[in-house]
Amino acid sequence: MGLVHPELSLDFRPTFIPKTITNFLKEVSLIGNVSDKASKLDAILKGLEEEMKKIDAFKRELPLCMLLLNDAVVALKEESMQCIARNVDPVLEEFIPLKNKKENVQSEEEGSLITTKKEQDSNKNCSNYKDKKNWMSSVQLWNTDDDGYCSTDHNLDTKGNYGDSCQDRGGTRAFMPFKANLGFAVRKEEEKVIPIPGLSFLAPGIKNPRDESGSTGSRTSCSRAISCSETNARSVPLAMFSDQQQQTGRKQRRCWSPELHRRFVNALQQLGGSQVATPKQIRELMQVDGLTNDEVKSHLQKYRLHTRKLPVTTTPANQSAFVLGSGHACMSRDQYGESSKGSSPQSGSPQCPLQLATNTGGTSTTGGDSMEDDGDAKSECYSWKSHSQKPGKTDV
DNA sequence: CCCGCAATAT
DNA sequence: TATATTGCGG
Repeated sequence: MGLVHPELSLDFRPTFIPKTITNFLKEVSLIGNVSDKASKLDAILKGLEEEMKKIDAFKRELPLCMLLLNDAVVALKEESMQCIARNVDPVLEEFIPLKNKKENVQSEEEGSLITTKKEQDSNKNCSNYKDKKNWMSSVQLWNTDDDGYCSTDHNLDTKGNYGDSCQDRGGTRAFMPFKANLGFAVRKEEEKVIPIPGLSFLAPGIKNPRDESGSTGSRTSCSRAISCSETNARSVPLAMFSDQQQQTGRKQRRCWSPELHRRFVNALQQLGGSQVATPKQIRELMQVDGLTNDEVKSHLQKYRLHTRKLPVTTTPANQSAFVLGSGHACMSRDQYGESSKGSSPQSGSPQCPLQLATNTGGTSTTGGDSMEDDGDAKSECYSWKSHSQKPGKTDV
């Protein structure tokens, strides 16, 4: 297992893989003897694959490693194929290594790369496979850069999860932990997640002038640029985003991550229930930077609707508030509705009992994944379905 | 200005 | 279809 060709260990360990691989490929390309090339490639490939197996167990903690390895493997496989192919039927060239290199260099692009990962082992047509991959990456690059559109549309169609393009892709992405985790930014006070100045970690949310002035007059405006998934992370000029959005006219959909929703609910409780709490109050209690009254209002509207709908099935008083994520939140009017108001609207303590998941762990930090309430805390948008839509919709 | 509801957009 | 945004009256 631990055996790797000297070259491999030497080349790969110390430095950044991309470069090394590139170098390696160059070297290999200089070799005239085809079988020699093949064997060399093979050797490295083997080593890489073995490492990959080892890492596999930790892929959650070492997503980037996986990616790099995977990428390397794909690249080498590709080269290997080419090598063989060339031998038989001289056609392709080594533009491939170049491509690979490029990809590697931007290993930040997990989003697209991941696709690759899924089928890495498949013995399918490496060529096609590869091409596809490349194609995808490039497309994505352009898309993002050019569009600056946050690929909202795409995601939308794909997943049906509008707002959060970022999160969607996030499943795999390992960079931009800040946003991934919360889906929203909290004002410095309690935060463990520090907002990046100048950037708006806030979920894609762009506001119209209207919102700004109207809803949140005093908001500590953090410029809200949109952070789009990978694209953004890379290096897209913020200007583009704002422009685009402004032009679009319509605001980006705000994604209510579970944490965000929890905050919301928490505020609601403090205010005495959804029926009495007002958007502004809620927003203030939530202390979420960038959140507007309109957004809260909207969410509240939805919330009320859902809570109203609930059959109040003699909800066991203890249904611990909300269980998000896979757990599904339980919305019981009794709990958050007027009734709770009487019990104890601790409006005095702005501190939220709920802890913000700081766990960057999911992505890069070790250990992090303490999933409790967060359950899968995939940092996806909060899903109302869980509670509202219960079996047997007799209504209507 | 703020709130809530309804229409509309994605 | 579900959910977020916008419009509008109170």
